[in-house]
Amino acid sequence: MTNDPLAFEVFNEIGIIDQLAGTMFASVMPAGMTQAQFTVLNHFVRLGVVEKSPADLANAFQLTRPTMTSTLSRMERAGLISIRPDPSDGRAKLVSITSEGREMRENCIAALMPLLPLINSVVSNTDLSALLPALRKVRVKLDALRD
Amino acid sequence: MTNDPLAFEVFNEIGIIDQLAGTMFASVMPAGMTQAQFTVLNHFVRLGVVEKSPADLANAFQLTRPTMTSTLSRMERAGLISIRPDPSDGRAKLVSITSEGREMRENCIAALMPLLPLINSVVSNTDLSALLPALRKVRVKLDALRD
DNA sequence: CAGTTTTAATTAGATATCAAATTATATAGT
DNA sequence: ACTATATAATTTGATATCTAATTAAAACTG
Repeated sequence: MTNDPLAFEVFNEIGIIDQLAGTMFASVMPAGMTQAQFTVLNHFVRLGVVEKSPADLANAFQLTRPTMTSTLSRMERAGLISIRPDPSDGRAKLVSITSEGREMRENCIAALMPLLPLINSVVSNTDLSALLPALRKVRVKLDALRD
Repeated sequence: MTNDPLAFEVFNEIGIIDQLAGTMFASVMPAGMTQAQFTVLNHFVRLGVVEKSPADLANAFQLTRPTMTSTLSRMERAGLISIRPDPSDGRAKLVSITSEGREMRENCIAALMPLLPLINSVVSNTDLSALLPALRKVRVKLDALRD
């Protein structure tokens, strides 16, 4: 039926899975939390980042600066992060996670955990294990392509 | 490094690939065209659909009705689709593709084609072939989970 | 058949995302 | 030093997406 080039079919499947996974993710998140915001919190905690500029964060997630400005200002209003001027560069700012932010991230992680048995009930870890390196390979190559 | 559950790592890779692919897609689309709109046009042409209600389209893409309302009204304004009342149901409407819509879809396909050699230059069809059935399996299982 | 419930579409208000334009500060080049 | 260029962040205005609430019509139900 689908007579599309192989690459397009693969990307199509990936898009659908991403949508399904995103819906599952959103359905368990604490009220007001989004994937974009969780990603920022997770970045600070997992990588042990203390302070980072909005531009660096935008680069890390491969998002535009206006997108980061938008997400960060919302997160600051919610008390999840703190933003201060960069003393060494009058144009820049420095973002850090607050204790409320850490707490929120813990809550998110806890909320996500119950999804695991659900996912594992339909997709085996064997299948996931096989998929991971193959996807990584594609991601790395595709990533290297953007320039 | 990443000490996340396997499933989360897989979904993370999938999310990144989807983002990269989406950026490539958007970069070649004709002005004003989006993935959402292309998906609607493609649906009509590929499946030979003549008329379909907004609710059916929303179901087909697993989007909410308000989302379809929004996308469809933009597409109608752009002349890509036509919307008429359903004569057999006073609540419903019927959507069909216009000749401009078909032409736009052709242009999109033509614009996408040059991406193929680029993708194939970094990811072999062998790898893609292996990935496709594995992804399909996950997608189908995950899809069955939503209820 | 009257009243309740369901369904189709929309409106309202939110977040995420982008490109283009703006503002302010740094850096480079002559 | 002065000018030109580059960079950080933001503002503006757009599309896609969601949930919740609204309106209208259809389909039940007793």
